[in-house]
Amino acid sequence: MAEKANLSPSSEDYLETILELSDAGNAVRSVDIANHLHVSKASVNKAMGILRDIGLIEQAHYGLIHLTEQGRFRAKDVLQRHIMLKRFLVEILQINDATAERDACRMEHAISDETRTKWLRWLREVL
Amino acid sequence: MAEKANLSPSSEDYLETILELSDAGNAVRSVDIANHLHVSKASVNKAMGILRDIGLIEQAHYGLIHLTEQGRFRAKDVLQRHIMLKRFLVEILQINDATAERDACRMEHAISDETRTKWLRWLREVL
DNA sequence: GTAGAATGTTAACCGTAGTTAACTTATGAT
DNA sequence: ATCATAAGTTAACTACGGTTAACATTCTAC
Repeated sequence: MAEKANLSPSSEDYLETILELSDAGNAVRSVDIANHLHVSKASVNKAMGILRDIGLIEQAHYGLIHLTEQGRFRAKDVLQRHIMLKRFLVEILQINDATAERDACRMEHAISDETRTKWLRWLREVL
Repeated sequence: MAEKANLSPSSEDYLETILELSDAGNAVRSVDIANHLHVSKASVNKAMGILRDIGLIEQAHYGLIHLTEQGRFRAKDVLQRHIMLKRFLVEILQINDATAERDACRMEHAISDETRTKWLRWLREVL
């Protein structure tokens, strides 16, 4: 039973990045992820090993990176939290874009499912 | 020039715990911190070494732990974020106490000064 | 088709933050 | 005062997540 394994903040960041790059229509290469997250290719390589082991991505040796169905689901989850938090910061608290982006990036790893759900509902009411 | 050195989430947790235990009127022992944070005494010992090195606590060999003025300031900063976030979660989003506590514990390390300030101001307006 | 550039992989390393186990020091009850 | 227990320290280890450097593979331009 594929339980929702806990991902580290780092793994969540990688997943989210892969989704963003995929959605932009590009095939996803390690080097793109490295540039996006400002880490080395070697770090990406290690992280992809982890995501591959838990079945969230597929990548042939020297090949491109693809989210599995599971992986896409988890990535969307992270991205949705990010977008929600940034909207809150920018539209409710009126934080400037760059700071909101930075804070959302860090907060997105910290909130529970319950909090995300209720926060989303609340935002829909007040905006 | 004592700049506001960046603290790791872990260090912030230790500082916050020391403040909470001090404020409860107790002299702070390593073992109390260990129990509060559910970590080993050895972990506390290492962490205290770090906080001592950057001048946020004082502790004689085998002695009790005291916040320095700097340390108390930083600890209050963390605790204030925690309290604010928990109030938001409980009173605005109506998250249950236990979940709110857990989430606040993680979010408190993620928000910038600007966000904290504006969030606090916003809370004062709406509550 | 091949050479050079770009990309991917691997190995060895670092710092952080935790652990357990063995030890030292302090405390408190008799 | 002493001795058992509680508390603090230290050492050796683990896992994670990053790094650089060297190497392997793939791509691309000619």
